[in-house]
Amino acid sequence: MKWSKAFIPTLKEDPKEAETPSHRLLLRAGFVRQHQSGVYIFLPLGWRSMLKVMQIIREEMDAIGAQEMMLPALTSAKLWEESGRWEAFGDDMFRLKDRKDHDMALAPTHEEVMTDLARVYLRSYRDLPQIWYQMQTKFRDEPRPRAGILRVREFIMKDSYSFDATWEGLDHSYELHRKAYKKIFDRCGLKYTIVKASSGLMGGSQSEEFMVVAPSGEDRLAICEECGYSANVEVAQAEASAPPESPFKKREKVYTPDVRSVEEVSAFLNVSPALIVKSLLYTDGEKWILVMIRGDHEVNDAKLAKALGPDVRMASPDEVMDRFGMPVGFVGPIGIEVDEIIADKALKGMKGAVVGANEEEHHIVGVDIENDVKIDRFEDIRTVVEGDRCPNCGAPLKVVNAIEIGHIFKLGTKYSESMGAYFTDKDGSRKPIIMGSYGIGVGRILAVAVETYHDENGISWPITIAPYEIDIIEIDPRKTADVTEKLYSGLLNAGVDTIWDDREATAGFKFKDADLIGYPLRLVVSPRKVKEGVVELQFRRDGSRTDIPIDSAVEKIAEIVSEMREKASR
RNA sequence: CGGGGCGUAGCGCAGUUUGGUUAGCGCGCUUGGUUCGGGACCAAGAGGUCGGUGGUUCGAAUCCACUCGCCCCGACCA
Repeated sequence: MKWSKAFIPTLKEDPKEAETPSHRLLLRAGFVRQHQSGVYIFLPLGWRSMLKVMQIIREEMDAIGAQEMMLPALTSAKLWEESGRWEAFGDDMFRLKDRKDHDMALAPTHEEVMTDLARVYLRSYRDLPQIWYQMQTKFRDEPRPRAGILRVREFIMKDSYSFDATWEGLDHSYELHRKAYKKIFDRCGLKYTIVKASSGLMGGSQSEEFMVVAPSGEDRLAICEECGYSANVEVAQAEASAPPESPFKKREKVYTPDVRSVEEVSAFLNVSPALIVKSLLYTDGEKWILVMIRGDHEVNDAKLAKALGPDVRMASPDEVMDRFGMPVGFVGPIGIEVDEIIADKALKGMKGAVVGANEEEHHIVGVDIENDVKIDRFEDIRTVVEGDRCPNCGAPLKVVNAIEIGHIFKLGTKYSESMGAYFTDKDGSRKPIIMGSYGIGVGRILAVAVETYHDENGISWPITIAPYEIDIIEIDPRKTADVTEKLYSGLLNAGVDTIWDDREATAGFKFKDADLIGYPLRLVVSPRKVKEGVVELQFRRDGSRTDIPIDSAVEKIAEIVSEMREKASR
């Protein structure tokens, strides 16, 4: 491509709406443009990179025997009603009606459509296993789109679905995906972590996420630098670090006027939040449950739901006032009348704790949790925090932000049973198809690559997903056109993805654009060096440069490019 | 949904507090000339429903009401 003919609208100044590096740089470098909140246009450069990512995905999916197809984005409400997700998705689903007033949805994912296809055609164990996939636009009306293409309402996803006759078969399909995903992300040059995850709305028994650590990430990971353990904090389990020695040796009620929150109590009594116990009231509408957790910890809703059942919710301050006659800030476990008291495991054996006194303006200090409180059971109901002990090796855990780029699920029979996808097994019995589902956010790969590989001058793409592999920068197009033309066509013929900056602009201008866009290689053609019979090859990643003779330049560069492609693949 | 911020030329911004004649600046764009290894210089130009609607006023970018859109934080989320 000749740059003078290309549509590459780079911006000299930072767009004001962009704060996250990937957002700012993808806009500035002319990869994407915003159409509306959470909806983006992919410009030529951005789309080239997307296509490269998609081609890598396609090759690796095909390599495990997966078959690509294309499903509709416009789907009928009927299917979603069968699985129960017409309700479950709530406002996150884009809904519309057709002219006959039928309910439709723009699909946020495709388990239902795939299962609908499977139940018609996969009738015998002989038809199994199958892996089907597509790369297609998904629609999710996110409550808060953010950070450019990181969280959007319309995005391209590679989603695949496995259909097996046995649980061992599912394990195998899952493992195939796990390996393919590693190859895909390796080839994209990304550094990622695989973590245990929550399956959330998808359902199913087991899931893992592929995460890239980045400050702008919305997910939080507990990681152990000693043994490599890592898990999403949603599901991570770890032993809490011990609280400090309590100054309160004796149990007594103290006057704590206007002091309610953990921070206030901590400041007022001059005691660590780890020695304060929060008492939270939950209810399912009939039963009342007191949940106890350390002041420096947070309740993990997913874990709590597992312990208490899905219908239990936190009571509102008004409800607590109605039922117990006191503000939530002073609720405590001693003497309160509830149906059950459940405490987080971290409270086991705790002495000298501070709890609410069940009386306005008072707290009780010096509480021996196990002896002074009638706790019905201890459960792990908190979210892991930095400093907790690694469940594998006991080292202190770190908590870091990360971006999810892939997620693999063992769905089991959730959809096959609810939607009636059964096959006839060898012995003639009728069984539900055992399913898995596997997703990759294609645009997010671009975003995390930029998050990982950028500096103050711009992006520095892994060569495998760069919009072009090399940028020929002509210092003075009038004097070197013939040499450059030969290099350009030579590189194209050698299979090197090349753009030629033939614009009438100063050298500095071209260098700045090249830095910003982040082509991994630059070939500088200057009148001075051409006279010496050489051209200069520059590397974006480390800034190094080397002169090579014009005669062997094409051959040499093709060699370097192919090495770099290999290296990105590891 | 709660909190905060923003909307003026293609982009980035000033002007709004305290209403006043022709709405400015930088970049970009057009034409001509000079330059040519890190976002060149000179000259001449073009480009605006001041997000929208309604109101107050002799007069509104500026004041008032309503409204639309965008960003950030939180809640939420696969």
